[in-house]
Amino acid sequence: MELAEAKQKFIEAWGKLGSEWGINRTMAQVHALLLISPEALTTEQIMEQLQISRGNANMTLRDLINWGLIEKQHRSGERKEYFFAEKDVWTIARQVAKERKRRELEPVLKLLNQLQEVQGDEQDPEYKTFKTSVTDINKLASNVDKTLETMLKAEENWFFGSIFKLFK
Amino acid sequence: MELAEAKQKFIEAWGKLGSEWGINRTMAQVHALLLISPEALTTEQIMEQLQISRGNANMTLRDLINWGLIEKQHRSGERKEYFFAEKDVWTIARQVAKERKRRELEPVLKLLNQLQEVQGDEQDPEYKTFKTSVTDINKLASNVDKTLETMLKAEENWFFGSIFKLFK
DNA sequence: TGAAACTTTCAATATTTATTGAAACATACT
DNA sequence: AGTATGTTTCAATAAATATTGAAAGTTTCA
Repeated sequence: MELAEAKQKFIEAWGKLGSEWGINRTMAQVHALLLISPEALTTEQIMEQLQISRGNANMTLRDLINWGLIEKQHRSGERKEYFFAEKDVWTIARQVAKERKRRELEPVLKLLNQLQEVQGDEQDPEYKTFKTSVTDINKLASNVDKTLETMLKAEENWFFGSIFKLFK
Repeated sequence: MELAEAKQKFIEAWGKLGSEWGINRTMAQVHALLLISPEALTTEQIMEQLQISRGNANMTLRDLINWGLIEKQHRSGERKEYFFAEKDVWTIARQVAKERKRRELEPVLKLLNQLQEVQGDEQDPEYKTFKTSVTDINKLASNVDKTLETMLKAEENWFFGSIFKLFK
């Protein structure tokens, strides 16, 4: 396969995967583009390569910065802004995990804790089932939360080294 | 908090979480409803509780069955179909992991393997960066895949017991 | 067989989400 | 101060997704 074709396919696949996981397709594609680019790119270049508008490019780049996945670069003597992506995939994975944990898991955990305090009749099957489900989900979610917490601190080698000894 | 209010909040939160992770909101809500219901419910009851149409309810229930999250129940002497959800959250988590792995992770892995065979000039920075990124992502994705594979086979206690010893 | 009870399908419609593009804003330079 | 170069905003629009509801399909049983 030619490089140009491979790039195209990679960007498409990354976009599709992103959208299946609740991440804007364009955002995933811009990320993919910067990830495989050896040089930092300007907004213009990104617009051209992905055929998107200036507004879209600008918003998407800002979102990616907020996710901690890309950074702005300034070059002396130039006014244009360049963008480049963190290239270490373990760092990227941790960054995504960190953001989604904060944005999505933590609010749910907070609610689950509140819901566990629901009042009701211990004899009522509706009440019992509700309480059991909420408690069980809460336990699982707390475990996931703790596991992510540890992952965020871990070095890649340590992480997979250990995981693999365990999961042989 | 009253049971009725708590139920409502749980269903809403589950729907929101689902949609943030690329799962249809209604599907997540129907699942939540069945999860906290001690009895199997009919299509009518689900339509009423969630204020959705018959068509929507029918399609959503079929999807949930395809995900392996709920089952049909037939009662002798009745023609109506009842639906109930698997209640063990570890089983649910595994089921979801299994389906998403199959539907989303595996196709991407297949593509990444192809993309690693891209032809090009080793001196070309474009080529080198592309190849490095794809190789690294492939490694990470394979590791995730293997980890999920192991998780699918694991008992909850074993899984978290081991994970926690590791992640102390 | 016929008709009641229930389920499924899918074109039309509504809702949600993403994208555009032009105007407003900002900055640096003459 | 004026203008050239670049960035940001956001109302309007387009595209993608989800939902409805009525018609067609299926099953059961008198």
